[in-house]
Amino acid sequence: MSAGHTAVTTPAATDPVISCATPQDECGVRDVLDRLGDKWSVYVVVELASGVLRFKELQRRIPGDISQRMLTVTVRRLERDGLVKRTVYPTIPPQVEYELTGLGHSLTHLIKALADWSIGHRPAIAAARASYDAAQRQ
Amino acid sequence: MSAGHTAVTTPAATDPVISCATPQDECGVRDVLDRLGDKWSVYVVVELASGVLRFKELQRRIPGDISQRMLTVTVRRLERDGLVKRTVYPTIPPQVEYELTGLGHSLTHLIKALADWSIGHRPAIAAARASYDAAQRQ
DNA sequence: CCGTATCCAGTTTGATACTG
DNA sequence: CAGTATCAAACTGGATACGG
Repeated sequence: MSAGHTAVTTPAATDPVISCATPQDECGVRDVLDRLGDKWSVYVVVELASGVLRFKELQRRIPGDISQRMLTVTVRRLERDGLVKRTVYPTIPPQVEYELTGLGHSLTHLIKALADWSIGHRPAIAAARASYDAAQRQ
Repeated sequence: MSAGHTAVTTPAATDPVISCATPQDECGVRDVLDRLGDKWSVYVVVELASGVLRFKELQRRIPGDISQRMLTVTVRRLERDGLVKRTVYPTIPPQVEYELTGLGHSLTHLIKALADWSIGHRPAIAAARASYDAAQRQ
């Protein structure tokens, strides 16, 4: 790419990126983005990518002190979307295990790609912000 | 991949997905996710992926009736992050063009991957939700 | 241990009106 | 045309307390 976007008003065609039946359709992209965009889901998926974890252990591993409530809410949403499997052992005290489903595992590749991009371009983004903020102040 | 995640209790090691210097560090992943997680940014990037667009035209193309205010806010954030370039022509009436920067273009690959995953697994997610919701009601 | 219920604070988004 | 300003509504996340 980086080829010809010299044209100005032409909608031309570099690549469609997302092509839906109807342009007004969201193609369900929002469904995924919602789960990627909330504060904790990505971390839960990341931690579960390496294996099965119990609630408390999951909570301990997630960076940034997730509250009990938010961990519950987050894993429930992921479970509802079929990304996480929740297994309850009716013991005393109760024991609940969380693991990624096949669907969940297939998402880890994308998250890794996102993380790589993010880490790789972090300096560029930081520089852009600094420059933008500096320009705003004068 | 899709190889062995048959092990159950072992935190073992499938793959680290995101490995930072310190586990408490976010590695800047949130920086990207913030831009991917808000309601409109992805659509702006998607529309700009195919070429340069003026404000009004961008607004028309984005699905879901984005308000003038939200388009301004979104596009400004993307500009600040160095993903979008904004060019003002001091004409009357004013004319402002938006286009992706190189950084912005490099993100479209990831967004495309996300969109593909999303579209491909939409039925699975819908099924999981239906099943989860049904189970909740009884 | 693994939650749920309540309530509150902060952020994000949207409606509307106005301007160079 | 391309914004800005203002205000209200909605949503999200967090603190706390309690329960099986």
